[in-house]
Amino acid sequence: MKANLILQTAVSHFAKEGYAGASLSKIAEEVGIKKPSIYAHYKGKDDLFISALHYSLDTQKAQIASYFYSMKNEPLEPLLFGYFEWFAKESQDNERMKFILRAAYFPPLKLEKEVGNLFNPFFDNMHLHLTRLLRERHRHEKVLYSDDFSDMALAYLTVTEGTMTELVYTGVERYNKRLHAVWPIFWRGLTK
Amino acid sequence: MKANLILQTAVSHFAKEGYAGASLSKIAEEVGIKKPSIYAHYKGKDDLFISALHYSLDTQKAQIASYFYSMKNEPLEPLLFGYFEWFAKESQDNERMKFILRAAYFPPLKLEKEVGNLFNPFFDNMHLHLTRLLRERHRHEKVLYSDDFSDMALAYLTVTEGTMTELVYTGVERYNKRLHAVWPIFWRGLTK
DNA sequence: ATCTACCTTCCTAACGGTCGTTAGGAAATA
DNA sequence: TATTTCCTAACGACCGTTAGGAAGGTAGAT
Repeated sequence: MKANLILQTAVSHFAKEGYAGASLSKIAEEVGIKKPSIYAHYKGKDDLFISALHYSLDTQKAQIASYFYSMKNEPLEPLLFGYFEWFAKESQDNERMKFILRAAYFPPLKLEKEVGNLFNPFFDNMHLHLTRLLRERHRHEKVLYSDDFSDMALAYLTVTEGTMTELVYTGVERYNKRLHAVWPIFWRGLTK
Repeated sequence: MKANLILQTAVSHFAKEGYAGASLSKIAEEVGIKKPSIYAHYKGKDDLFISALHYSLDTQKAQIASYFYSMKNEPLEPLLFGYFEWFAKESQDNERMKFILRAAYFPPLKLEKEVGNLFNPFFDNMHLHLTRLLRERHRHEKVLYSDDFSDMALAYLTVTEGTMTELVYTGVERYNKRLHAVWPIFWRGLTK
C-alpha cells in the first residue's frame, strides 16, 4: 500500500524537520513518486500530518498496552521501572516517538486544536489506566505509601516525560544516567 | 536599540513558529521595518537564530542565579520547591522559555551543532551548581537520604523538565497539578 | 468474451505565493 | 567624510496546490 508508505515517510520527515520544515517534494522523492501523487492519497499537507499523528498515536498506544500486558504478573517495581528500559529499546531509531513529542509540544499553530483533540484522550487514557493499575496492585502488594493513586500516576508520568525528553534530545546514554539517578529516589518516595 | 528589538521579536516568533516556520518578513513587520533592514543588524536568519538563543540563555541563566541567590538563607525544601513556583510565575507569557525548550529539543538540523555548543555548557553548569548546593546544604541541614549529590541534582533536573514541558504545552493549571502530585513523592524520596 | 464506464493512481506542467538573500542607493548619524 | 541604518526592487529557489491527462484495474452490461 503506497498510502501507508507515504504515511511512514511523513512521520520520519515531520519528526526531523517539523511541520513547516518538512517538504512534500522530499517525502515524495523518498517514497519514489512525484509530489502531486501524494494528493491521490491525502487531501494535502494538513491531512497528511493529522493522519500521521493519528497513526502514530494508535501504534504507540497498542505497543504500550502490550508491554503492560506482558508484565502483568510481575511485581510493581520491575513493572514500572521496566517500562523505562522497554521504552528506550523501542525508541531507538524510532522516529515515531520523536514525531509524537514534537507534535505534542510544538504543534503547527493552525492545527493546534485538532492536535489537542488527538492528544488529550491519549494522555487521559494513560493516566486512567495507570491509576487503576496502582490501585489494583496496592490491594495485593500494599507497598505504596500514599493512597492517592491518581497523584502517584501523574507523578510517574511526569518522571517518564522528564526522562523521555532527554532520550529524544541527547540519546540513550544520558537517558540511562538520568533514569538511574531519578528512579531510586522516586521509588523510595512512592513506597513505604 | 533596534537590533535588540529585532532580537526579542525573533525570540517570540521562533518560539511560536519554530525556525522553519518563522518568517523574516513578519518579524520585520512587527518591529516596524522592512525585511532587508534586518540584514543591517544580522548576517541572516541563522545568525539571528543563534543570537536569539545566546541572548535567551544568558538572560535565563542570570534569572535563575538571582532566584537561588535571593533564597540562599531559606531551608532546602522551600528553596527547591519554590523554584517551581517562581518558574511558573516567570514563565507566564514568557516566550523566551518556550523558545529555549524548542531550540533544545528540536533545533534546526543545520544548526544542530552550534545549538548544542550553547546548550551543553548551560545544562552542565546548572547540574554543577545544583550538586554543589546540595552538598553545601547537607553539611548543615543533614536532611538528605543519599550522599550522591550529583545523582540527586540530576534527578531534580529531570523533575523540573518533566513539569516544565507540561507548563509550556498545556499551561499553568496542569503544571500545578503535576507539581503538587510529584513534589511530595520526590521530596520524600530525597530525604531521611 | 467483449465492450463500456468508472475509479484509482500516477504523471507533467504550471499556478500564485512566500521564502531568504543581495544590489544599490537614500537618509541619517558621527 | 565615513559609517550605519533603512529603503525599493528584484533575484532564484522552493513551497503547497491544481489542472488535465495517461495508464491500469475493476465492475456491470451487453
